[in-house]
Amino acid sequence: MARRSEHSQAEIKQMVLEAAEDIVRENGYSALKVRKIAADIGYTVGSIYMVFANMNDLNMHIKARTWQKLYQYLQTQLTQPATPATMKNIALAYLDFSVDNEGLWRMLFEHQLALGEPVPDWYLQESQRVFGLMHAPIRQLDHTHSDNEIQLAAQVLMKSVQGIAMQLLMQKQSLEYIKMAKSEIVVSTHAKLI
Amino acid sequence: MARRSEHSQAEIKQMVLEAAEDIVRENGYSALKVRKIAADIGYTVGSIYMVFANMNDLNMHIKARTWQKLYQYLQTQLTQPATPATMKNIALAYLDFSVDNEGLWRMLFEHQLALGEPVPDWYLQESQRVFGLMHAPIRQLDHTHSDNEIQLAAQVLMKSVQGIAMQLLMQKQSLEYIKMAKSEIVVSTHAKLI
DNA sequence: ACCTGAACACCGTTCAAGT
DNA sequence: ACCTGAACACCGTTCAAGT
Repeated sequence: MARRSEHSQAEIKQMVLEAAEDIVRENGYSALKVRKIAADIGYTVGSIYMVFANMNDLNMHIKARTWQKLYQYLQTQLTQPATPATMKNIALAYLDFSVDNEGLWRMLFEHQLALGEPVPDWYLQESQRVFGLMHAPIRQLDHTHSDNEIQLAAQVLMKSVQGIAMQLLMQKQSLEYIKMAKSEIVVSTHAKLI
Repeated sequence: MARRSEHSQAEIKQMVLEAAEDIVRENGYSALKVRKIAADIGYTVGSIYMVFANMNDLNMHIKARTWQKLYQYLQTQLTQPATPATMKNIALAYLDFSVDNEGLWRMLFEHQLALGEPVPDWYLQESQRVFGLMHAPIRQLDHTHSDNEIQLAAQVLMKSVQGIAMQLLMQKQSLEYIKMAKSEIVVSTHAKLI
């Protein structure tokens, strides 16, 4: 029954990723199943194990791509030179992304490796890029503190924003709650951290 | 084969909760299975469905209890009167709890209801109590801002702390990284938010 | 070499049948 | 009334067998 190779391995890998992301976008991480992905791309389950080691491997790649998408989206808010508004816009853009990509964003936290299993470095790098994004703007606006202090402030601000987004997305998301979260984010970007 | 009722329904419910929490503590949320719980308490799977509607229901109750435990632990840091150190201690206690109860704390975010499914109110209340904990200390230390502003600052601070803990727990937790997270938390509690 | 699909072990959930 | 445990539908993963 084996079909002829209509797609290269690289193409199949791409198809799997996109089909999987569509499922997560529409129905959330809990709806992501091998058989569903296989059916969506017109292959059988075995084929998915040709391009990914297992579901965990696929999940980690999806999550790495979500961090990339988030990074790219936040980057569009960068200005030259940076102003205080730049920081606020990046922070608010994070919230926008999490609300607009609820399924994929929530999966960053819903899917986790087993307790004690080390997170691969190539994955950590993708997430850390997002948390480093505030460094340059803050550095430009502040000439009195050391690079270490700027680094610390940048990390605190991004993680604060993520914490605010988290608590919003894990509850109900009425317009009223989204507005409150926006206020909270504005507060955190206006805060004098260092 | 039905055994005589050695335990009341209420007792079984308690046994299920404690056995489940032991599993999550030791091996993480991904190791939590009905059959394992049943075996641990000496009953069969069907019995668990006598006291909980399904696994989702059990999971939500475990999470609610974790918020309660967290609340009680943070509460021990409250002082009369509150000082700036009180706020720092509460925030650092949050980090301690998340590191010491990694399995249960991570489950708060790893387990989520399906996309669009409403979170029950009785559960939200338990989590919101934790986020309200900073209100009283900040109110005591600040007499110039309105209650609404204090409320906002309290929420931002707790969510920031949670965001910092989150990013620590989702990566590797070497002593070095824990130290950095502590620094970040101290920064966030020292920040002038409003 | 690529791909299938049956087989396996395991999962949450149900419910007729026992005591 | 309480509890069992077999049965069901579904899941991730493997791999001998096809082309």
